[in-house]
Amino acid sequence: MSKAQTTRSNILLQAFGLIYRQGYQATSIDDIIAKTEVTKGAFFYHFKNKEEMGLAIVNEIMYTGLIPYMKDILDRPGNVRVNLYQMMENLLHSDVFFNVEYGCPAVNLIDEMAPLNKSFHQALSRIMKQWHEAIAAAIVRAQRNGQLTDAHRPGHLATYIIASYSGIRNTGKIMGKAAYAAFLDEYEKFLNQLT
Amino acid sequence: MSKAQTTRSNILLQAFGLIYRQGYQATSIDDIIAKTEVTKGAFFYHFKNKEEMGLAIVNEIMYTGLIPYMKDILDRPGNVRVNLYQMMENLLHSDVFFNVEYGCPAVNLIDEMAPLNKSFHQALSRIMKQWHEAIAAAIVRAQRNGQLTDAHRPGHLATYIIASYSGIRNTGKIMGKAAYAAFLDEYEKFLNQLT
DNA sequence: CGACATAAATACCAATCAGTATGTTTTGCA
DNA sequence: TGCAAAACATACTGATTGGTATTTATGTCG
Repeated sequence: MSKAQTTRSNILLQAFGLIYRQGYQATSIDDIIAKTEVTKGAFFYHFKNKEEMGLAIVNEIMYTGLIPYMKDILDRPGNVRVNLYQMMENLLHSDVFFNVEYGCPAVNLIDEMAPLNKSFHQALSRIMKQWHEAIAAAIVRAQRNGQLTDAHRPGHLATYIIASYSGIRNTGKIMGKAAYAAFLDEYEKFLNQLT
Repeated sequence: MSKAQTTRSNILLQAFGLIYRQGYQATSIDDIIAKTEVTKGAFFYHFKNKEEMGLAIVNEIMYTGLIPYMKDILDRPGNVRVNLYQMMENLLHSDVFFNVEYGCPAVNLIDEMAPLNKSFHQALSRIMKQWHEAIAAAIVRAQRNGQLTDAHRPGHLATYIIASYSGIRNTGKIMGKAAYAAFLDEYEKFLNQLT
């Protein structure tokens, strides 16, 4: 990686961390260049404006960072229920990107920016769509091989599971880590009694 | 209500609307006084600072406004499943406070402010705690009168339901109203197969 | 009326914001 | 080695931020 590329990805990574903790709008460019120890000239050389940097974070860090947690686990052979549970547990316990009190970076950004900014909406929508499709596809496969009946519409079930994930990340900000345990307990029961 | 009280509650109501749509930090005091057509002097006569106003919104508008959607429905006699479903449907379809693209005011504020500000955390925690207790109590009653077995821990189930609500409000910002329908479909099935 | 608190209006402030203008250094390559 | 372009640095700008100081109006009670 060239020096310029290093600078760019360093900015993105540090900005990602700050935005994760403070929110997008509450994180100033001055915050970012202070943390990165890069000057404003360098920042605006690499990004046209703050929004372009924000979108780069979504597309280059969040999108690529989340794929392993989404698709990869679901593509494993074996029981869907096990895979769907593993997916959830990995997401909740990954301590690279995730922290109970600060929630999920992607969910946070949806909450803050989706209603305000069309470009953010679109970029975040792409992530959610990928995830939704991956879950629905796994359910369809399970229905085909007899692990599940067709009592549930795959798309609906996928929406329900995604919603429950987004929600526990939010609830966790208030109730702390105990909420994760309670949630996983019920989520497991939910999966097991799926017909 | 005296004239001064009218001014105060007018500020709170308009500020609530702006914060709902733009977020707390993104809503400036100048925004609020412009919308309210009240001067800065009046604003700072009624509130020590922006935070005090924000907390007043949580305690006086959100808290009191949400109670009917939480406790009242759950206290109705009859089937818990029906009550839990009604509670959710009412919350999702109330168009006084709620809008698909802007989510839930309380959930939004948790997402934005709970990690940043202890006072907000505390005030919002109070709302969630009340709700959690009301759901758990309804489940305990249902277990006592035989509508439910004790296969589920009431507190865990309450957490799970709250999380799913918070989540669908977030997911709805991206996927739109169709997500609500898909969610309610699955939520109903979830309630019906609870033992 | 007169006195005094309540309520609200006006003008201002230092700090911070995203972004720019203009310069200097570093790098790749002929 | 020379030199253009890429990469970065510095200093600044106008707008906006939350908040204050000071002044003015309004209501109320003796």
